[in-house]
Amino acid sequence: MTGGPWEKLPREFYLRDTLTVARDLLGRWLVRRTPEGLLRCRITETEAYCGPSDPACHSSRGSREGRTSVMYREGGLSYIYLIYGMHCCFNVVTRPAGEPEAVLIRGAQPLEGLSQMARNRRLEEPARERDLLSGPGKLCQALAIDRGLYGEPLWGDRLWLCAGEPFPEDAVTATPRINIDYAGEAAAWPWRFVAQRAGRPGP
DNA sequence: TCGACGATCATCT
DNA sequence: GATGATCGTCGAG
Repeated sequence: MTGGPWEKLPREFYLRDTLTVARDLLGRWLVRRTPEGLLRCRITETEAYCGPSDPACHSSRGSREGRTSVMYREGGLSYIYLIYGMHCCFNVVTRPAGEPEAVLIRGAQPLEGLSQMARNRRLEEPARERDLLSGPGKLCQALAIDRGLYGEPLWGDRLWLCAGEPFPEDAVTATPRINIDYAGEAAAWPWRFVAQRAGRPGP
């Protein structure tokens, strides 16, 4: 093993408790290989979706077939779905097979391939770095992630995660998840994890 | 800077 | 037939 930031995260990484994985994904590199070049970013925001007992989780309403089927498989695969008819969201499946849980990747800091990301976003003018991957839909569009990558193993060579640069514990904040008001009291559970932006130290 | 709103379609009732 | 793990735009303050 190299132990460097480029080392791909092993499958075992994803089999752990979903809240632990969501927290541990912060700072990791998400890498996408496209015909035009390599796109790389550092994850800064995630949300945990913890299975049938979590009213906000798709698997609390979905089934082993159809859209949510990949969530029932062993962790380490991609779960990608279309939302509001126009945006994709990228999730990492967690836990052993039969436990349908996942982590939504909500935001990241761009590191490599910024001009291609901006082209993928169809931005007329260069975006500020902080706006390029700030949101699950924007992140998917910038990294050219769509449902063609549904069920993709995340240690492969089209879309993968590697060790990257994890954030220290005190740089992470837990807050309620976004836009799940329909989920009742679960909307208040602090299952969203946000890392303080690199280069933006606190007071 | 912030809140409201419309776009648009796969999935589920 | 209803709705959503979103985004960009627009108008008000």
